[in-house]
Amino acid sequence: MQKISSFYNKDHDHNSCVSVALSTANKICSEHDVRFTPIRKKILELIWSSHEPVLAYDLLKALRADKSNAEPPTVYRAIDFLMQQNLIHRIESLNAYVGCHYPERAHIGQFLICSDCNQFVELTNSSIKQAISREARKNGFKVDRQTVEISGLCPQCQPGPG
Amino acid sequence: MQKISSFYNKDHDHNSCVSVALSTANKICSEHDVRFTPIRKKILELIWSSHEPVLAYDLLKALRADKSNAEPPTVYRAIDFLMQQNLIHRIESLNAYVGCHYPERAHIGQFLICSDCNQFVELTNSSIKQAISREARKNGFKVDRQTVEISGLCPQCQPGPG
DNA sequence: AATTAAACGATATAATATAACATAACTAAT
DNA sequence: ATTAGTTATGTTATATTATATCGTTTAATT
Repeated sequence: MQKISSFYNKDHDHNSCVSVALSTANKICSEHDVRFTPIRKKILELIWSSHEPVLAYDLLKALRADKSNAEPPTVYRAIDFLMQQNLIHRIESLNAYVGCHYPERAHIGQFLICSDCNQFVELTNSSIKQAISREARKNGFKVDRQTVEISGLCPQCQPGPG
Repeated sequence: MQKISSFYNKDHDHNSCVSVALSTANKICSEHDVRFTPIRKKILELIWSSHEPVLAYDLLKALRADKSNAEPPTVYRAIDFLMQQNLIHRIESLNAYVGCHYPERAHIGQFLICSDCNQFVELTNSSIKQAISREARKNGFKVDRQTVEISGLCPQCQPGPG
């Protein structure tokens, strides 16, 4: 799985990125002994093909190009499946979905999301994670899920120095 | 403003907590030269009166005890206002709202939220904030808003040692 | 082929949120 | 006090996001 590590090289080789994601997904589903059906594959492909977090109903519209009779539950079922397999993340602050860049390790998704162009970066920063864990422990709290979504401006969308 | 600092003492003196929040809000609105109208006050009071994050439509139901003709925009307008004044936070992962414990300082809301009883704690931990800021800087990202929502089990809801 | 479980189709509806425009209440200046 | 301007609220309609339910199809297992 290719890492998309910054806002600068995001367009680089995106097609190959998608196909790598799909074959990784295929492998993971085999290992987990779950079915990577055409619908699930199509939804994952649509999500990975976007540079921005994708809304469920936009997935539905796109899916209807193939399956004109598709309805919301079809999309939400695929989303639920892909989240269970750690193949996508939900961005809570946008009600939108993104491909997971590290599906093979269980992890927290941490996101930088540009409020101007909507492009995003997924992080897996251990000092953020540890700071959160430490604070939770201090409160006697047993962590299950961490939502870390940082909204702001990516380098390209910040006002220039002129 | 009273700090609710852990899951253990939450029920302690809750009524006074609400009234302190309301008078603080009153003061802040005066300072900001904005109107703390009866509807806004009522919505803030309803939010503070709950030990759990409150849904907009639950606020609507409650508001209708007073104003039987209230409609969704009334609630959402009050919510928007209260968020602008830093008097409440939105919990993105629940589509719900909580009173802000530190309305007088601009800050990030960081939340521990129990998935069993829904009770929550607001944190303002600087090492979490700094870890996030550092990582953002590394990516050339200008942070505007941080959403940090930690879901799990509070001390009371964890399985006991017996 | 028959059985079972999982996935999908299809319809309906719930839950969350906003657009648009009319009216009312408040504010400031005359 | 009156007027004009602004802010807040009332009201209706509708957009957006998500799920419940039940029937049918598909795939895997026997």
